Amino acid sequence: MTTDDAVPAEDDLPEQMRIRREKREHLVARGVDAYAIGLPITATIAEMRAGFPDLPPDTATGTRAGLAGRVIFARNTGKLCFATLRAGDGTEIQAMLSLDKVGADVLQDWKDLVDLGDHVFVSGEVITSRRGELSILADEWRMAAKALRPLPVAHKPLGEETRVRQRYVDLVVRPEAQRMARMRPAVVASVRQSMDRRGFIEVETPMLQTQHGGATARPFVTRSNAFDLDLYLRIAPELFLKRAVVGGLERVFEINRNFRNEGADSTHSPEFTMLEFYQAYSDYQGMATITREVIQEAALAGCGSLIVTHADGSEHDLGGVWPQVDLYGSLSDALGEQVTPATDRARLEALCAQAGIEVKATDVSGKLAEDLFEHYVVPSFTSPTFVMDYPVDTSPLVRGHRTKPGVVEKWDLYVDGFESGTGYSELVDPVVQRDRLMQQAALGARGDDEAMRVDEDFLRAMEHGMPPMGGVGLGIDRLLMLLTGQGIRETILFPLVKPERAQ
RNA sequence: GGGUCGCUAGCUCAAUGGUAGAGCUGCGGACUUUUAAUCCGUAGGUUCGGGGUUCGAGCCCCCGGCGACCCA
Repeated sequence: MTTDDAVPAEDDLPEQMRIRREKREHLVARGVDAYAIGLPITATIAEMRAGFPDLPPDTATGTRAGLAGRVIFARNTGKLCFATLRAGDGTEIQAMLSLDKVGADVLQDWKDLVDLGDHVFVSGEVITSRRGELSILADEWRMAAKALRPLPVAHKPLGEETRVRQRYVDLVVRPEAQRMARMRPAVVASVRQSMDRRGFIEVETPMLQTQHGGATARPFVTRSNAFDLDLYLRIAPELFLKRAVVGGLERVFEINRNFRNEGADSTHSPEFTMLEFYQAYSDYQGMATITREVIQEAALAGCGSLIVTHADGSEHDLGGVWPQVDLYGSLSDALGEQVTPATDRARLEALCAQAGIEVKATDVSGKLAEDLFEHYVVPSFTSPTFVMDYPVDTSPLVRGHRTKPGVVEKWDLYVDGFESGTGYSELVDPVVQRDRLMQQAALGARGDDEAMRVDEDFLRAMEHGMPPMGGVGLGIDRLLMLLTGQGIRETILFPLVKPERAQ
């Protein structure tokens, strides 16, 4: 894959690029703008198609129209030229240029100057061709934007790398890319409506933070010159949203970017979009219900059905009420031996060794139980599943379970084998919270660089009285993944791609 | 972090260690109803980068880059 960042010397250009540049020069030399502005467009292609839905073949409507689109196919015959123009939304219309209508010079210009990928403007009568194709029979055409690089071949799949590196090209040639790009805002809009209907208000909290918190993850660090201060790109908005609840914004949500200084794979991106919402006086069961409803409403908005079809053709039913399984209970069943939060670490390590799970010195016991659960139980899930009641030592911001010792009121939602969201009965006792954060600080001192820090201002806010509440974090990228079956990088319009050349 | 696969013409891909090819695109020509148009002709290469083995490397070996997939 050689994409030339800097365009090489003119005579080194590949033939196709050189010729396109010459065509642009030709237009400029004639005093014609190769990137014309103010074109007298009377309708979008979609509006045209809607306005003339069912014309029989070989119809002349007598109606004139002017419209623009990107040339994606061209069929030039001697005295009659056809081109398919496509708009960004995927709608297409045919342009026809005949010798009769435009004359020899204009027709020749069209053949000489228009390439696949160019944006062109045509105006003329709305007709259908003898084959019934809705068309503009042009009596005028203008270059709207000369493309200097050739489009990839339309009917072959674009290479995977070009797809993410040059999404603008991907969007032009691959309808699925357009579909994803448009489904995402539809889903986000649906989520906003879902929250709004339930009385949640949207707030914006800092992305640049002097103290990171709300998740266990390594942050990106940046620097404020004016304040002479190191700042963190947030790993989660949680601690600020909870501050908002303390202040009386009792149902809040935020949809925004989080940044985690970690590697990327098919389910992880270093920057990703998260919905978080908090509701005073609710708990993790109430949050589970809302979460399911939000996702189901998003499926209807984005896919038109609760049964979503993935890229591989498989169908996944998101309907109904989703099962809840107990983490330690289901793990015990799978192992055939009782595992509880009280199970000693040596036994957990032995079980991990059996399963081939690597154990780091900084891993707490609860982490081992979660890893075992991921290994033994998660693959058995056949529908969206809430996993209930996590170990306390991996969940420093969650309230202890009201009846079960050693676990907290937390669920993770698994769909298609990956975690797409988490919900808590939030820890609101400032004394317990301080203890938990001190334990995290101790882990950090032992070398766990994902451990949380003690955030004194957050604790101060809690000390002013934080109402009991439920909270949820739901990955928007992952929501798109479970609706489409695509990898996370396909759900993100412009995912992070490493530079093509070595540094 | 580990493993596997891939990287060759504008695009998608071929090529036992022995002259780097095809289709589409492009360019020239023919064609007034095509729609992945068709027909004739033709051009197009730093084989991801660096090093090594060899009489000879796209292919084998080493180092590096980028991507995809799988595993922990």
